[in-house]
Amino acid sequence: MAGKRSATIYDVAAAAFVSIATVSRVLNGSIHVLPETRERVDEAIKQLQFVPSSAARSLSGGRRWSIGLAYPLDGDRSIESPQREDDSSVLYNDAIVRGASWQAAQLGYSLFACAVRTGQDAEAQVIHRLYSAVEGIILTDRVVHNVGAMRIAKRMHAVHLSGSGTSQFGGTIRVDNAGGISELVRHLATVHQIADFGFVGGSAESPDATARFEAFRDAVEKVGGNLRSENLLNGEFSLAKAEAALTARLADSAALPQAFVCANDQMAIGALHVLRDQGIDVPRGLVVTGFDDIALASQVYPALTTIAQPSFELGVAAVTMVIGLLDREIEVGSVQTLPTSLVVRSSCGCESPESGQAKKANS
Amino acid sequence: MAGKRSATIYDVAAAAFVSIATVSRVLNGSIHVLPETRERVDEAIKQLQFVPSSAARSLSGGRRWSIGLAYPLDGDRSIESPQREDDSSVLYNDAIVRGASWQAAQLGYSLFACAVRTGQDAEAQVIHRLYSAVEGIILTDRVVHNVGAMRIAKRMHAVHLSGSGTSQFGGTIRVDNAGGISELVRHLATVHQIADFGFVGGSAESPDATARFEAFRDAVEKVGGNLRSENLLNGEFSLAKAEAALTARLADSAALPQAFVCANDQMAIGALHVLRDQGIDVPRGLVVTGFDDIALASQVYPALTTIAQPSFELGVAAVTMVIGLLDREIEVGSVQTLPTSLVVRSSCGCESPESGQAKKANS
DNA sequence: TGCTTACATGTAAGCACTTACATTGAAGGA
DNA sequence: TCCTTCAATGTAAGTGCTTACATGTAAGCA
Repeated sequence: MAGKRSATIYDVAAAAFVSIATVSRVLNGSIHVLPETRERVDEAIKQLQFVPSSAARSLSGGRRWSIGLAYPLDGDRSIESPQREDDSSVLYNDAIVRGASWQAAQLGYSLFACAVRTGQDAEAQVIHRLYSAVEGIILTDRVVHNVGAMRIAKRMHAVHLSGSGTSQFGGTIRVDNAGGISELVRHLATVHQIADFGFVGGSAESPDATARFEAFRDAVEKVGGNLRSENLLNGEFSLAKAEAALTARLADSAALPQAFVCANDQMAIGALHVLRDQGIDVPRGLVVTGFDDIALASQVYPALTTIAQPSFELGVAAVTMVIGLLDREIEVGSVQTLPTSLVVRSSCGCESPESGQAKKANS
Repeated sequence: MAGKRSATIYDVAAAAFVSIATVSRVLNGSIHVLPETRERVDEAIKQLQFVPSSAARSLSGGRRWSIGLAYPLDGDRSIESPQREDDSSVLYNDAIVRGASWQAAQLGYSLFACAVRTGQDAEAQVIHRLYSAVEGIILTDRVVHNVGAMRIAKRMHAVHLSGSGTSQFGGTIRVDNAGGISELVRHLATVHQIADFGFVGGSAESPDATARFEAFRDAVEKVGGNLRSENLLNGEFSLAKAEAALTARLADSAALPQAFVCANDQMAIGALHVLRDQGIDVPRGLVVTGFDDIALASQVYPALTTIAQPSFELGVAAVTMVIGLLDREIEVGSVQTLPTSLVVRSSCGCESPESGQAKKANS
């Protein structure tokens, strides 16, 4: 029962009339234990409800068979109002965590996910605690930019997820922002004869936002498209901000582009709202596309053409890499880039908009 | 650097010409250290890039300041195809995890979330690993129904989340299924003059499904409503299954009810799809309601009237309870029930359907 | 039968900390 | 001046495990 000092390996040893070494062997599945002895030990373990201390285990060099994943917890939210985080971040992280958990289970590990409040004093402390419980650690982009995290990474197998830059201490896994964008632009140009482009970008500080914009600019140039500065909007990755930016743009009399490529799905959805309110038909009057392929993307009307990030696979790859690092099968400093893929739905004009809402059939 | 043996407290002590005890004192901010000495130690720490081993720390010190949360990982999915879990479970768990993480951080703890594959052999092992890393543990409904988990719960501070039944070993936190349903039914009866009800229920094995159906039946009776057996559908909590069930029902010539109350949002959304395909207007031709208030609920068209579960608060409450148990401020066996709340949107006929899509403005 | 060998188990030395207790030395009071 | 007191620091005993090495025992073989 909760509260009583829990049994140690010594208690078990005493109860089973063996030495602690034998108990340890049973615990770790050593072959050199008589079936009869093993049974006695197992019985004692059950009787005493013994659970080995991971702290002691890891101290003495034993494996913990678990890996950690640190991701940011509503960094922008005030401490006073613990509201729902905005959905993008939720869904994005969630898929990664699921992929990581899944792969960890496949490989016989457990995955501990830990939300850390970036920027708080406690941040390093939280990572320390997670660190002490695991053998390897996966750090999400925002979490990486922290001195404490870097220090951790230096002394433990770590992989940085979707970070820009290369980790010198472990591995790095990235997503091919540019590839997705250029595929999208090519699709718009060739299939839909779009030549006049607009862009709704994300916050300037985000490496992803920058990467996406630059990729977009290059891609438009490559297809010989047109990009006027008045059609370069900033929605700061937020639905509301994108709505505001587009509303302001529509108030202007300058000619609209044929398509607005948005740097994430939230902003594209915001654009959809505004355009519907203004009576502009998507995709006939104007094409809108997103990025990320969040769950909502297939549910909005018209269903959003977007670029899917392989979030689940990101998690899978990260776990595979940490464990590879652990087993010294992957060398420190390696980088892996996962492909993005164009998801064609209705908002670019490809499918009948009607099919959008009914498309997704989840169990 | 991963691989190189990192500095220990001994190295620091040697470099600073003090004993390890003094280093420990500096590390833990003891007052009994000469400023000059402290400085020397700090310098050595910086020089050696020393990071204390928290494994050793917790072994000797005791407290780990972290609590665990175990939730099910796609139990239904085949191992071969690691697809996206269906959204209900995702969003639901995610909000709980976020609430728990947030509250844990507030109270100076860390929260390790661990997805466990229910029903697998490894399940108990995973829970053990989590257990040994934390001081208290939160077990989600499906995870609880496991012998290993029960064993854990017996010897550690545990709280069962949204479980039915009472934990005798820790605490239990539940959600007021019945209250929400009866509020909803009352609303439909009094505001929308609905007397003829239909129900789309969940899997028979789920305690929540049972609780919701029974609450529904009682509530209908209380308002003097009508519930014909042919309008009792089973959608097994799944969008696709609900679509199939409703499609089959529509093929039948029997009169439809005025409203279909669904036991979760996924099924309600499925119903929406089918009804739109069949040209039946919601809410004018038929009212549809959901349960859970997942993110999608406010985004579908028409926006779904549903019953919100305080998922975030569930997480907060769970953490508060575990820590209360830990600090012996809450007694073993206590139960807490969180209220649900009716969220009125368009699908019951209250708001103009047009406003549905634009309602949600997230950052 | 005596010796090798392999297996089952025990002994004890870490692992990297925290902390109770011991020691030292200087200040302060008689 | 001697004794007390207390701050600064050191010493060493855990903390619960893993594992190299030691020991004992029975089987295999000449």
